[in-house]
Amino acid sequence: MYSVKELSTLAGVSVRTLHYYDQIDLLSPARIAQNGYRQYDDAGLMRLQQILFYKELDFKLKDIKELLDAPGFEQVSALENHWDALLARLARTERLIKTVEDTILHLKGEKEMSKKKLFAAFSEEEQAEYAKEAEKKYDPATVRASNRKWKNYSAEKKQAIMDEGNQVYEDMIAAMPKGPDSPEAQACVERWREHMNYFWTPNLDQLLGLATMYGQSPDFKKNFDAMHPELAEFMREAVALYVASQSK
Amino acid sequence: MYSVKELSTLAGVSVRTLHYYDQIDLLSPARIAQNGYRQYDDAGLMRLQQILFYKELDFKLKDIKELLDAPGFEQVSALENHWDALLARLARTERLIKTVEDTILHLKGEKEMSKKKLFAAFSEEEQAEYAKEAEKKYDPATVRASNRKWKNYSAEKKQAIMDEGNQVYEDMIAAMPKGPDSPEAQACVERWREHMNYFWTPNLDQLLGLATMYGQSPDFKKNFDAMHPELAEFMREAVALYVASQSK
DNA sequence: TATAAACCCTGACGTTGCGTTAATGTCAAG
DNA sequence: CTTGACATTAACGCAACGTCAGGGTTTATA
Repeated sequence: MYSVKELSTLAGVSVRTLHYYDQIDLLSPARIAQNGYRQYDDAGLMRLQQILFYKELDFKLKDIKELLDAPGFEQVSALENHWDALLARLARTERLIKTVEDTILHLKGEKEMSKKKLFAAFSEEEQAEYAKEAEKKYDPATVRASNRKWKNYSAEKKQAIMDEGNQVYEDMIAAMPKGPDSPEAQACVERWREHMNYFWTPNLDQLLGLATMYGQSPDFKKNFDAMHPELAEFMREAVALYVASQSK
Repeated sequence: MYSVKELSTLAGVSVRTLHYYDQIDLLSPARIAQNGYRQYDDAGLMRLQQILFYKELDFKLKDIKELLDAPGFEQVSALENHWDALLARLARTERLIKTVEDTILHLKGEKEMSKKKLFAAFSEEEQAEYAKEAEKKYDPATVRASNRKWKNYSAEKKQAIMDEGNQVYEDMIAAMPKGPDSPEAQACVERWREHMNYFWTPNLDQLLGLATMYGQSPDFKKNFDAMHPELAEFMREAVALYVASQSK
């Protein structure tokens, strides 16, 4: 049996929090002594751990309450929904960071930014556009599939992935006569981007940096040149066009 | 002159919001008519735009009020502080996403995850550890320096960066006899990691994936082999040790 | 000109998750 | 018996409004 104080220090929450959880019937003490003191048992401690776990994931207390009294599969789908929400928040935060950076530059006068552009990120149109991009960027199926890490793959799988990568480059070379803006080339970029998922999490902005590096850093250029002397530059252009069209 | 309704539709906020902003002296109408109606002018519209801008960046209204009445340089430092906060939020969100993913897997039984690990992310120790890592990961000076994009550099700067990269590899080769866990090798990894900053934002987890790719993907391996046949593998080991020591 | 529609106002409570007094009771140690 | 650590409930405070409630004003229309 734990007193409020004991439980609070054990779990690292305030006494007030326990009072509150009791008040909203989220966590009730096992029993109440004659003197009115709350007394918790181990089951209560466990439940509190669960609560804190979901709270850390930014669930609302009301939702936690429902969750804890629901069967397992409902918890899973709740978590999946929450996962989507977190991805949206991640995207939004990334966008905010960028805007803040731009604004700082603007205020410092280091960069010209029309008022229009300053507010552009928040127009309804842009919001919709952004939502569309975020949806693409964070399409659950895509991300879930790509989130597994390279090291977890079997040798055959790794080989298959590498073959896939080579295939992308070959197709890219085949698409070179049609121009970097051709649907064929753009499709290759899309595939390349997904292929990169196996190694690290892609990011639209970083994509261009990566392609540039491919074309300029000695780490990669020689290798590319061996396949085709203009592949690196072609890829950079294609990726630039791809990024521009995606972030339009 | 705009009425409340007009201004609200113009700016896309509710009338209640305008009432509230008036109440907290964030945005007062230009004048009040005989009948008590609020009347706003263009200056008010402009100020409202500013307010919404900062609000979109998740500033608190109280802070916005101070901001709008402060000179330019204070706005900059406020934005920089906010930038830090956003980065922290980004890191936190990323961590939450990962934990949610792990938990889903756990609940689905696809993966063994001891209770300990399930809650590990939230223990105080881990929190402190994580804070340390996040601090390192998002050290303002580091990130600010690295956040500039490759494409913004001059040709000479690009050359210098590439030379720096080559230097890192040469030093790495020199450190090979001392072992991947030697201070020399580890220092090279540190430098390599910073060097990567020029191309995309690094991430401790992704770092190992990247090193692995260097050693396994045909895109890179040949190139590395040309420098030294065991460089790629050595780097992977060194980076693995580095990542392990950093995320201990 | 009467009246309805549309607009305006000022309270004031509800929301979320507790922090923070305030006023008061209980229990073990000295 | 007093002190101090612990316990209780009650109630306000915070952020940024949403949402009635109750009641004026203006404008258009029948």
